[in-house]
Amino acid sequence: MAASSDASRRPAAKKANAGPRDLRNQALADVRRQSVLDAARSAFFELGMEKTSMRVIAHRAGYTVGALYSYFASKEEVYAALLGESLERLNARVQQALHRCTGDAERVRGAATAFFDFYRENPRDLDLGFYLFQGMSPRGLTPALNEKLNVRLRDALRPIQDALEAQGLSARQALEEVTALFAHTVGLLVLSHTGRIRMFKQASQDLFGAYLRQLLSRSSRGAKA
Amino acid sequence: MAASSDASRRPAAKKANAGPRDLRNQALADVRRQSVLDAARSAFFELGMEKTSMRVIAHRAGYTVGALYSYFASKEEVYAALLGESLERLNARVQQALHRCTGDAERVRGAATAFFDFYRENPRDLDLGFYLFQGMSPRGLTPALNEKLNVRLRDALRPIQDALEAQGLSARQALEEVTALFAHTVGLLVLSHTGRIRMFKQASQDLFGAYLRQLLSRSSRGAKA
Amino acid sequence: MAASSDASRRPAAKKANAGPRDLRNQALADVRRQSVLDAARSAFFELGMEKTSMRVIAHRAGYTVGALYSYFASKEEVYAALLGESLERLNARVQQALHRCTGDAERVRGAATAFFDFYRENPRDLDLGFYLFQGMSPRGLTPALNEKLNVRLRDALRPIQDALEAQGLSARQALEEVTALFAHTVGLLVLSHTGRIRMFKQASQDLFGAYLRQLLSRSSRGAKA
Amino acid sequence: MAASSDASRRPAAKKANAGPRDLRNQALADVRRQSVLDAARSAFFELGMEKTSMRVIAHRAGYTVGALYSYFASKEEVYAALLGESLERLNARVQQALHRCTGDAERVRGAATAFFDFYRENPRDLDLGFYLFQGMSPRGLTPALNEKLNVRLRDALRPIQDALEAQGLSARQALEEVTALFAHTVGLLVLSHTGRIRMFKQASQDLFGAYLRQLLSRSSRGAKA
DNA sequence: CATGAATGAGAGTTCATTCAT
DNA sequence: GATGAATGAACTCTCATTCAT
Repeated sequence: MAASSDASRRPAAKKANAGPRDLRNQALADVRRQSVLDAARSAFFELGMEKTSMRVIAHRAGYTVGALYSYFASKEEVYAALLGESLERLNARVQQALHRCTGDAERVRGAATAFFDFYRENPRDLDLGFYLFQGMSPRGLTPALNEKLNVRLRDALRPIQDALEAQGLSARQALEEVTALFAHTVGLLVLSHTGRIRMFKQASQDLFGAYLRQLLSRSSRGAKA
Repeated sequence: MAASSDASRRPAAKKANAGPRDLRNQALADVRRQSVLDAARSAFFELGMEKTSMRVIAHRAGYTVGALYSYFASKEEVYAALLGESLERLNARVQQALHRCTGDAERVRGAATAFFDFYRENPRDLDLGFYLFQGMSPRGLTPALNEKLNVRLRDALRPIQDALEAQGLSARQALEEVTALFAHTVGLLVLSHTGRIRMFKQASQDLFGAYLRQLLSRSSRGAKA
Repeated sequence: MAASSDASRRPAAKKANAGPRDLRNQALADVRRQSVLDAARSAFFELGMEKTSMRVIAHRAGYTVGALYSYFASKEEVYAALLGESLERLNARVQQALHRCTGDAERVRGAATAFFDFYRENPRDLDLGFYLFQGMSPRGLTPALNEKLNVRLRDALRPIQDALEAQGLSARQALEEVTALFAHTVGLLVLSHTGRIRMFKQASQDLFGAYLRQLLSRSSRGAKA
Repeated sequence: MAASSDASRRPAAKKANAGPRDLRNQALADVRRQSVLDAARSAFFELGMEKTSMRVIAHRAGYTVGALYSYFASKEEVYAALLGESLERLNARVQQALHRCTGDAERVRGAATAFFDFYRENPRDLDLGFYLFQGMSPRGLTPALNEKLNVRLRDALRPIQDALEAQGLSARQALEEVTALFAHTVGLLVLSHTGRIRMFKQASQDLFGAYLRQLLSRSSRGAKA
């Protein structure tokens, strides 16, 4: 729905009206596109953003450089796809956590912890999200695509917001709290990954737990008020 | 005590056993080194990390590219120096704020706000601190230097920690709170600069204020308890 | 008599000994070949030589890249075909102009003006003719094909030559004059399209008119002598 | 006075206030820049525009690719320099011819023939002039530089224009005639180099001579009238 | 006939770094 | 100390062409 304004480029994925042969070809294409994406992810997770060139990706995927451009119109489209995937995994994780939670407070804790843990366990996924605002140029990350990605990020936080409202917080309060929680999470993780937080000999997990406790205490109080 | 583990490299600054002539030369060298640093900072603040090449720095400083290597052994050493400077400015700002504060609670608020504002007003200084974990390679940021920089960062937070203790928090509590505060601050700023926080239609300053209020409420309660 | 010296290559068009089914297929193929050509022309006229890649042509024609090679053995064969077409249009235009002319002088003027106007109004057709000597490599423009194209170009000039002879010029004189006229035309147009002629603040049409007047004055004098 | 808007790029040539050492360095630099230019010219004359890449130029000049960019900011700057040189040679040739001519008619013939011969003998110089309007992009050929080159082209034609006026033609007539002459010249040469003129079994030189005779006849008549 | 994936070479350009002078 | 030329590897991206299916 977004991305390629240049119609002469191959699209990321086709859709309807396909015969059985088309379907097989399309499936094959998707597999290959995915394998490129896998190579890109592994390279990026291992080498980091700067060192991951199209050459490296191609080599890891077993392709020539030019072949990559059959699947992605630019390097940035690769990263956008990677981020898209990452956000899907994040959402899945959050949803999965919600299934195990019943009460509102528990839902807040469950979703928030899933969110935090996802990025704690996969630090590069955090980088992924931050690259896009730093170095990205026009092609590959259209405003539309950017918006789409933003929406998925917000989706991951939505359950927390809902649960807070369910606890009795006003819409405004819930929004404020979820934003603050997001910021706190990001801050802890960035510091943790940077190595800056070890400086205080503190585990980010403990700090997150403490913040969460305060949040829940506030929200339950808010419910009573 | 810091920097160059490779003794054959040009040092960042010379020291002892110098005659008057050496001293004058040394002073000159320092001035010039500083002018390079100024050029680097201006370039980096203006163009960002990626676009700031040694060529650009040299040009802005009125030097040739090669000349830079008389003062800095690598590009990364330049950035390390830049970060060092940045941390000094941060400390100065915090100290300055403390001079205007009397009560403990006021000291917490004053120092924390100075800290927050410094990075809010100078987003690039934040980048500076985080670049080092992203793209930097071994040379230029030795563990020793890294430690030294960490210490200065910690120095900027120390007054807050002290004021919290003065309010009655235990050493352990104060450390936890200041770390959490630091994380919250960074999280808010990163999200704000990324544009990811506008998504929630929230101003980072308001959120910071709210967090600070909660912190002070906790710490005053802690004092009474 | 023309084109493919390499018999294993796909021919530009098939001919003899075809059954009714072959005929229909052949007709279809010709239509499709033509549609590729249309796409190529539109792309080339719009984007120019450099920007018109096989990819672009294929996309505009609604084909895949590989499919183009069913109809044309190389990019250059496409251009050769394009040039061929262009020359046909040129001839048609000249012939059409002649229908409206009666006297010999009028025929000279009419044909020459048609020639000039054709290229003035369609600058890309001029480019087409000149690309072939500049960048083209062996394949695609065989000497035989080149000769064939030259003949069609000459055909477009022939009526002028004939009319000059009819006015009384010797065969040799007529040939000289028509060649000079051709050169003058091309020179004016090239300069005009380059923007180099605006430098003299002169319109190419005025200059063409002046040249034509002189030519007719010469030829009528030649007739009397 | 034109070209490099990006001040961090090295200029084409420096000027004043130079010590003896600077002078020698500058001389050396000029020699080297010239040698790059020579390589570029030879490559271009031999291989044509399309096949002459920066790599080829570098290789012929005995440099690495990157080294070229010490002397020229882009490929197009190389071509602009080449064209500049070419126009200087053209002007020199025309001036030299004028020294040997006394009467006005003779001056017209001498200058015009020098112009014609220059491009006849060096066909690639003609290509050079036409490349710049075809494929050139923003960098390297600024409007200012383009104007400067245009002026030099015009300078080469000016003596002819002056001589025509001296023969008695009005300024307007002289301008028209010189423009037409220029067009005729270019047309003959383009056709000749393309091989399109051999088709008429005519030598471009004869045709040029004929045109010149007519021009002189017109201008002498114009003088009498 | 048509597909579309893949090749492989090549394009222009940038970069941190080195080193003889 | 400073120059500035030079390196050499790296970068993203484009292209005409091929070929198994």
